Amino acid sequence: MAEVPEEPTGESREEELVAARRAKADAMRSAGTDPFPHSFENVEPVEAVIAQHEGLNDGDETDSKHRIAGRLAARRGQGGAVFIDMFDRTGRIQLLAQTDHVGEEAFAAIGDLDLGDLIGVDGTAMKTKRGQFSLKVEEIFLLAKALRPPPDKHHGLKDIETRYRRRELDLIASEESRELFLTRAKVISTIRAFLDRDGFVEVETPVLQPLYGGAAARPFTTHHNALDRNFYLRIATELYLKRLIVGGLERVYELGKDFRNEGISPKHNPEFTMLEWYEAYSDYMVIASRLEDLVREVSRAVGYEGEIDFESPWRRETLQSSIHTRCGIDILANRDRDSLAAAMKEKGLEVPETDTWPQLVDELLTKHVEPELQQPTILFDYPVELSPFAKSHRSQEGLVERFEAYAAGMEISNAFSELNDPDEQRRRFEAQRADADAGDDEAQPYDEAFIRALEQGMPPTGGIGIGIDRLVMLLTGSKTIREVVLFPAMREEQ
RNA sequence: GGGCCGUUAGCUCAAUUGGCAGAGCAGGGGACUCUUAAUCCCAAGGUUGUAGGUUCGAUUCCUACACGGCCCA
Repeated sequence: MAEVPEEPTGESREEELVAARRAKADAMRSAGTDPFPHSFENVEPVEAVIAQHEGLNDGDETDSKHRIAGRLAARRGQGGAVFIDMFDRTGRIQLLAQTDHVGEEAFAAIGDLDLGDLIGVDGTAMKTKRGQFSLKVEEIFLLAKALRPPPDKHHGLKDIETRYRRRELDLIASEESRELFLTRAKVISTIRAFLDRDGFVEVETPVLQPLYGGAAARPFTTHHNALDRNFYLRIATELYLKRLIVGGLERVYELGKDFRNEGISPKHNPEFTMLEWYEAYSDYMVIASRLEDLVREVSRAVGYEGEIDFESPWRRETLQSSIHTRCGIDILANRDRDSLAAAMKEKGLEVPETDTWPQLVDELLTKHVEPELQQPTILFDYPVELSPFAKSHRSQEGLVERFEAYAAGMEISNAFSELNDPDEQRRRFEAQRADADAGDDEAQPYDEAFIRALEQGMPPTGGIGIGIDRLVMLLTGSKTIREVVLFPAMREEQ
């Protein structure tokens, strides 16, 4: 081959755009201006500036000076004038720069700004003849050069994959996305305020645990070099929090990440945010009403106006009746595997051959009940086989005092009267060990440290876990958890 | 894990019974002092996800793979 091929130009177009922007930054440096200055003090939120001038009439100009900062979103040149749209976290505002007012040199510099640049502005409040509130520019400062172009100014960023992988672009392009994550933050701060007000203590327990437990899930495993031992990333905070109840903290909560090494779906991210709280001298009924109060308060705080009714008392059913109503099958009258399987077949339902009795109950619940629970519903009283940490029911043999709360066809919460009898807890662990030996890889490992803590004496206690990502999904009408997690787990980008 | 759908310019999208891949926005040059998806003129921008196959010719048809989405397990 005589010809030497040109250099590959795979990203040439984008690199050209970057080069043009970098050249502008370099030109500024040559002229003695830093395209990445250190600070810009005394900035007002755009929302506040707009709010101060609601009474202006079309064409009014004022002497009211304001300093704002944000990202340059759009520009409309008009000869000796230019209109610029910029936005900060609180809102979007139009700037009007006129060559007569700022001078030719500054006007030319404004012309060199690119969409996406971070700018600071000093200007005066005005309303255009067409009635658009604006800031009349005195001076514009480049606060940071954007070397890469932003997403389309009108269509935004539509590609779902890019929105998740490069969330910063999504946040730049989409006010809805920014609002969603501000709502998420509001949910979390409201929860903290609610629990703090009711005398709960926020605590932090280990994320790296010698033994995992508190939920039916497979863990992530990691290794500590100095100790030369393996740790698990927690799948729940439950067992440590109950040890704090033993210790006398009486009301504790933890809000943080749990990790479950399982499939990814619209309802599952491998790391997710969980709230757990435990309160001494109470039981699952007390917990249920506090859950209703909390969710109602949170929905009000974020201004929820969707289809789900968080104001009324939640529907309450037993697990048994919820299945009986929808499938015509009484799980407690069919207390063994073969009997329940026969009842399901009689109703024409599919029966997975290898499923155990608890798995069949879970199948009925997941497939036939859960999707029906659109309005907030609490299902009470679960079979003991499904609930190794819940206290036996005070009046019903074979059941435990446990409830799960559902809304929009999704489990959002799981709560118990906590099992505090150490000998009973030991028997439950032994049953789990038998399940594990039989091949159940979600069975609870035997936790001697937890048993020993219970032997110290734990007061009667109610406790709960709430999936915060799912709660945010409900409150924002999001169909997938990836919409409410800033950086959802993805396969490696190729 | 299985099925279906998608992947084209920086962004948003077209197009082809298999025959030189097109727009808008953004970017470059120019005009314009009340625009707001501003407008107008000029020029430029592509390994059509990756690797193979069929074909005179593949972005289009076939196979595998990658990533994503939806549904099922």
